[in-house]
Amino acid sequence: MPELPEVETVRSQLARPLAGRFIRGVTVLWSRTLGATGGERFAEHLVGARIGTAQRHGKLLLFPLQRGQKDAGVFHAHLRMTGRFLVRECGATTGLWDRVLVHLDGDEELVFLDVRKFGRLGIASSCAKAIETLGPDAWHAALDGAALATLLGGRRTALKSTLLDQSVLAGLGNIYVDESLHRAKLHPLRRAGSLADKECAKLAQVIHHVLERAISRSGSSFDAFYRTPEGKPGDFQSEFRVYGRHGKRCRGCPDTIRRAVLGQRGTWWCPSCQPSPRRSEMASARFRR
DNA sequence: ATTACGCCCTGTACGC
DNA sequence: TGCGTACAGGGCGTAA
Repeated sequence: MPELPEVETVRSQLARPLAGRFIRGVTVLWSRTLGATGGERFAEHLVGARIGTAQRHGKLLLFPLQRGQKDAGVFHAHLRMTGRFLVRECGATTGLWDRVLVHLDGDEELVFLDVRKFGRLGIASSCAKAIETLGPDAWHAALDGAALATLLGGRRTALKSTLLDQSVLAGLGNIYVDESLHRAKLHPLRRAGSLADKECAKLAQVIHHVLERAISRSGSSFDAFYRTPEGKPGDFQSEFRVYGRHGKRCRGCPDTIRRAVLGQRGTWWCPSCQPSPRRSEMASARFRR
């Protein structure tokens, strides 16, 4: 599912084709994609504006707008499970899953398509406003061991659940959390606040490495849903060590990858590489099934 | 404060 | 073949 590496891939592929383009109109094909904003306000905010350089914070895409020389807010997009963007010529046949069309100058349109309709587009007065409820970006260079220790310090929730909490740290989803925890040799049920400085340093380094690596391979595709704006699948799934590998052999030892449910999420780990925490370092949350 | 659960959705995988 | 059902999951609202 689109997490930070997939969203970063989308951002980098959209930035160039969109920068400097004027918005001529908006067509809403599924109104709930606009959520509380509503199609009318969304169109009002966009039409006549010029798009700046696409930004990203966590899993949120940000498209700054300008009118004349003045900043005119942003529109933002969250892909959730199956949201996608592509740019195509105007007048092309509307796809079954097209939800919102943003008509650009030069006879092209930015298409937001989304099979499961969970994705959301919206507007905000500024990038800062749009991301105010989010924690720091997980790929930001400033996320070192000390910064991570500050974010996790004192928290009694399970490490995995804490890393999935976008208000703590923005960008990681189910895949990259499980992949990072395996590489850092940390059990998902560790109490977040129980990590030693050394463990935080390792985890921060691993998160950066995994994200960097996944971005370099355009993210992960393991079903028909995630495709880049250029229409290609990502490649990082071939480097998965735990995600979806239930019953298969660990890539780091002879043990077998396990699966359980933690906080309503499928969770994969290696019981040898990621040993169960001592009672004093265990969160109160439990695996299910 | 923390955790659970339902909701939003639809394609896919499975059982019979 | 073809139907019915469970399941996947990010974020949010609400309940316990």
